[in-house]
Amino acid sequence: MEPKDYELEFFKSNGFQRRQCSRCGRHFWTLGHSDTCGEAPCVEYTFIGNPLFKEKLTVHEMRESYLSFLEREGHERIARYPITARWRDDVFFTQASIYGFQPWVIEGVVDPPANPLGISQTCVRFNDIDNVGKTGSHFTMFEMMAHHVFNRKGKEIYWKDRTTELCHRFLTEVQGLEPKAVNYSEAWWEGGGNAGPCLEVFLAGVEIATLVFMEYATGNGDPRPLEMQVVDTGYGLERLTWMSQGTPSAYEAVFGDVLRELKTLSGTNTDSDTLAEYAKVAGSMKIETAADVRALRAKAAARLRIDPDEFMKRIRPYESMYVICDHTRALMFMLNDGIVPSNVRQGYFARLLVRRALREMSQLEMKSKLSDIVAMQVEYFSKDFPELIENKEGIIKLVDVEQDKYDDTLVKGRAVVNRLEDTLSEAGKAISDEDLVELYDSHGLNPEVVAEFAKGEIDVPDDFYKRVAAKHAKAREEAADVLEITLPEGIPPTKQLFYKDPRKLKFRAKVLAVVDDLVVLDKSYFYAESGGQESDTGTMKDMRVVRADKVGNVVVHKIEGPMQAVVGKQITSIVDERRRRRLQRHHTATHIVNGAARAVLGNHVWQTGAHKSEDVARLDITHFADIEPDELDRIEKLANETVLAGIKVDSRFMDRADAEKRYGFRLYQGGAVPGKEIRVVKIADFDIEACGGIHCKNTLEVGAITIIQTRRIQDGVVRLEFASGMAAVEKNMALSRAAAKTSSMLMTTSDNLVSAVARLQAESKDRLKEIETFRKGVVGETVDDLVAKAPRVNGVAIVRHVQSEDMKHLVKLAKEIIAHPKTVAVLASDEGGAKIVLARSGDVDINCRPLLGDAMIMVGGSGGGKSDFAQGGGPDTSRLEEAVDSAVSSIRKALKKES
RNA sequence: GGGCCGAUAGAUCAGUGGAAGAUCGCCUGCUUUGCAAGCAGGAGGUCAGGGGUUCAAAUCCCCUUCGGUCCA
Repeated sequence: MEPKDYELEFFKSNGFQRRQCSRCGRHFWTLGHSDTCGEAPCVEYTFIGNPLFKEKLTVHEMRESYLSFLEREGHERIARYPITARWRDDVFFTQASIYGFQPWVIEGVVDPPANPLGISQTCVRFNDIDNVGKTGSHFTMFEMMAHHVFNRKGKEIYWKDRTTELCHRFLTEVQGLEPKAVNYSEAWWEGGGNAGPCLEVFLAGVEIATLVFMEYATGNGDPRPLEMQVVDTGYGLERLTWMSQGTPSAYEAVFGDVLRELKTLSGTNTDSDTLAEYAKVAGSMKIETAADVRALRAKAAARLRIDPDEFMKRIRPYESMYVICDHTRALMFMLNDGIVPSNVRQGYFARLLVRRALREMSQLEMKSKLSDIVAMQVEYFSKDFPELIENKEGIIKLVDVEQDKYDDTLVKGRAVVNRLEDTLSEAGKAISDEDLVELYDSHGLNPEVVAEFAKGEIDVPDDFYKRVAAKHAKAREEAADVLEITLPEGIPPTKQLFYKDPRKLKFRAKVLAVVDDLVVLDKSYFYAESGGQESDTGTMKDMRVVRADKVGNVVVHKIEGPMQAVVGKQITSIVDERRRRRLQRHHTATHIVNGAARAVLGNHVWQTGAHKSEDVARLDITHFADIEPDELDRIEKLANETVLAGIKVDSRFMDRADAEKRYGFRLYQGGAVPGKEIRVVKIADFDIEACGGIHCKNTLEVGAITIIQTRRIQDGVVRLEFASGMAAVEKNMALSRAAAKTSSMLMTTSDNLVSAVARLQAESKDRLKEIETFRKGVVGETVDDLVAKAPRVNGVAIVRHVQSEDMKHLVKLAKEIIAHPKTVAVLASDEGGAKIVLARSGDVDINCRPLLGDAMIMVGGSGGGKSDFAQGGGPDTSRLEEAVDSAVSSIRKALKKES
């Protein structure tokens, strides 16, 4: 971070001065005379009740004002990227406008969709979720407006000066801000392996924008200059809107209409003074723990000279409503963009939002359903995001399903808390801090809910969530299983010709490089594994090509056997046709099944994963429940009808913006594909996806689609396994042969197979029952005999019986015997080792356990049990009789002693 | 991706190595004009699956599958 990084021509020629903040010591550039940097806590908010812009704008107007300004200044406006970052495996969500261009555009692998460009990107961040509603300015979901420039060497567009100028002119010329009011603070930005100087733009206590100049790579060692210099700006739409309106909190400015309805629903009136003070104090404090929040509230109460409890009473309903507004908006976008609530990954965050929002609703004692509020948000935001209306039904369904799930959790939770309390109170204990953590961690019951369910008092420790976090702090390993290939420098991208001519399989190409068992050609018809489609195989001269992979834009062919390729020479290759055809059918079939599933199940269905091999394909889709048998039937039928309709499969490269405008985000089923040009695979209006795979030309070529099975692979995700073409025929052949064979074994026909098996099952169950009853009958008959014939000592019958039986039946027999008064049973068996059961009826006073012990030693084992029923065994069956005799004589002795 | 909790009758769950249970529901009978209730009797179990320890496993250990939940 060097001072010269910030000495812009723009600042100099416009009379900006470099000053230092008297409180935090940071340097900043300004036209004004302020001696503080302009960020809270160095200054307090000054715009509340006193807007600094010339007009009060809604979020819709502010966004339009910004983007149209950029358009006038030569930027192309592009559509937002989805909120779930499907194209990246390092993050779940789009957290900044630049995310849509990482990593490929920044790495120079693909061209940006426009350059320079303007965007308003929907983002979510969960790190500050606890502050939402409390600080007046935190959101889980927000829009980051931005202008981005990607400067390649020799093709520079603009850099620091024009960037800063645009920012300044937007604030002053467009929004009518007094030029002296804004400060540009010097700072350093680092993230995602990149770094560079940045200017933080402060206004009346708030950071409203950051202008980042990415020019270094920071991975291992000293920063190195980047190939491409990137202007990465970020303007907070919500904050700018708030500034323009000067409302007590940002939520009041952003959620205008929705908030008004909520106030009506919950019967709350606006108390501007209290809110304004609260917001001002909140802006000047760092809020990290529950204790910080308490301090914040105490400070605000003190400034208003009212009792903290009274202050809480006034403020609490607002906090709840703000949370509800924020969470429902975030939820709406997440569900719209293809997230289904779940217990893992992205879906978990949607669940979190639902549960937190519901909790706040119960705070307010609101009776409406959560989906009612989400529906209001859809109406309010659909002006700018028409897709919300299109998906409204699906979004509401998902929210309702999720609310039902939480209701279930609560019903179960209440039972868990009651049982726990009962068990604890027997031991004279109450619910402890550890119990609270456990209830939350394992049963999803936060302390407030537990307190509501519990009969006793619940004290929540201040560091509750810290304790929960501590339980999860243990080592976290991540298995990186990446194929590391280092190619020689300067290898040009492989020309991938299969798009041009998917029929061509035999070709000659020049060998550019040979690395170990890998060959790089100047052009190739081999499809490298991607988009879940396995790679082609084939031959190269006499060598076997076992797979092809893409490293950047270069296709590497993996060879088995001795290397015959010579760098610089031409070589002939042939792609395995049978495999190619099967993979291609499975890929087109996957699109058809995806379209069919969406048509049958609803618009919330998105692909979350797919794999196509020679014999089988699988498709994972988002769905909130198991697929019902009749739904499966409809999907399979619709898929095959689509195949038979003989629809042209239209695969072509299109301008990205054009494609998005025409087909929307639905395109990005397999993940967003950045770049100016994208390849669109279109099956009429049935299914349209951005996809790089090899496809059939017509759905008829798919032949047939057989769905083999479906199963829920996690909450919110269902996997469909299917086969198409010959693979489907083979699957069906195998199935019908198996059915035929089974039928003939059961001497029935395939049609009656199911009922025949059902009957067989019922019969075998009946047989088992019969055997049980029969055995019982035999025992019943003999027991009377056995007791009657048994020798008596002091009037107690000693029944001695040795037979080959398993332990279970020995025990049953003993039970029958000792049901008679004045009996002792000594039963033994040699099945699977020596076993002895020694039992007495309730009216005989001997202790069976020690009596059995001696006998057990003889058979080399041990035993135990209760005083009236002991059992044991040992490996040595040869001494079983002897052991039984010994037990009987011990019993005799014991009985005699008793008298 | 990781941690924790869990899987026993149709449902909800007890069951701490030695005899598989409770409550509700279901069936039959009695009672009742009928219903609800009551009384009496009955059916219903691969203790998720697989391995191991043990004389003995629903119970202890390991693996697998599935569910719940929290965290990233």
